[in-house]
Amino acid sequence: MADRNSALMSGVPELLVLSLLAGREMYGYEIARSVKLISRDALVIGEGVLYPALHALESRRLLRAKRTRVDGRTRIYYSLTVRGRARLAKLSEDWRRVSRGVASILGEGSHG
Amino acid sequence: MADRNSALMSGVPELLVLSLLAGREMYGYEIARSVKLISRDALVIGEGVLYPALHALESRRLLRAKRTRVDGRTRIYYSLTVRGRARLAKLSEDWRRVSRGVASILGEGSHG
DNA sequence: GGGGTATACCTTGGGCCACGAGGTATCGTA
DNA sequence: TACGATACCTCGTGGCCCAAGGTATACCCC
Repeated sequence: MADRNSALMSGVPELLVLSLLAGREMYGYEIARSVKLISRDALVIGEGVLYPALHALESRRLLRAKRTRVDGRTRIYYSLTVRGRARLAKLSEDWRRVSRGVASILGEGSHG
Repeated sequence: MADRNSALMSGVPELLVLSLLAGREMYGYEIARSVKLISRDALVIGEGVLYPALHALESRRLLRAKRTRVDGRTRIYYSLTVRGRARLAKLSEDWRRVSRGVASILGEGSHG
C-alpha cells in the first residue's frame, strides 16, 4: 500500500496543522481556533479530528510536543520537526496540484 | 446522520463527475480519460472509484443512465438530473469555500 | 491462432480518516 | 451552584478511496 501518497485529496486537516505550526509553535485548542479565525469560518477542525491527528503526527515524528502548565491548565505546545517541514512541503505541493486540477475541470464544465 | 454535508473536503470524485456531466453526457471510461486529460495528469480517477461512484450517483437520482451499444461494446451514457445540477452547485460552492480557506491558512503559514 | 493493446464494463476487501458524541478537569463569574 | 470558556482526551460509526482482479469485444500484427 505504498504510503497513501498520491491520494486524490484527503489529509486536509494534517496540512492545516503543519502549515500553522510552520509559523510558530501552538497548542491544540489554539490551532482549532486559529483555523476557524484565519479562514473566516470557512474551515472548522473538530477536536475529534484535531487531537488524534496531533498524536499521530507526533508518533510519526513530524511534530515535537512540549507539555506546559498555564493558569492551572495543561497545554501541549507542538512544533515542526525537520521531517515535518519536509512533509509540509510535499502536502502543500500535492494540494496545489489537486486544487489546480479541480479548477481546470470546474472551468471546463461551467462554460460548457 | 444528516448527509455528509459539511465535510471538510472529500467528495472530489463526485464533484469531478458532476462537473464534467454538466457540459454534456458522457460514459464512464470517457470520464476517466477526460479527467486525466483536462487536468493534464494532475488528477487521475481510478475505475475502482469511478464506477461505484456512478452507480451511487444514479441510485441517488443525481444521474440518469442510458445504455447503448457501439462497435459491439456496451456504453452507459450518464447525464445530470435536476437534482444532480443542484448537487453540483452545492459541491462547487463547498469546494470553493474549502479551497479559499486552505489557501488562507497556507498563506499565513508560509510568510509568517 | 496467438499475443498484445485499447476499449468498456464490473466487484471485492481493506484501510484510512473525518466526524459527532461524550468524558475529565480547571478557571472565572454570576 | 451553575454555566461558559479553556484545554485535554477517546470511542464508534461510517464514508470513501484505492489497488487488484475479473469479464468481454475489437483491432492489429505475426
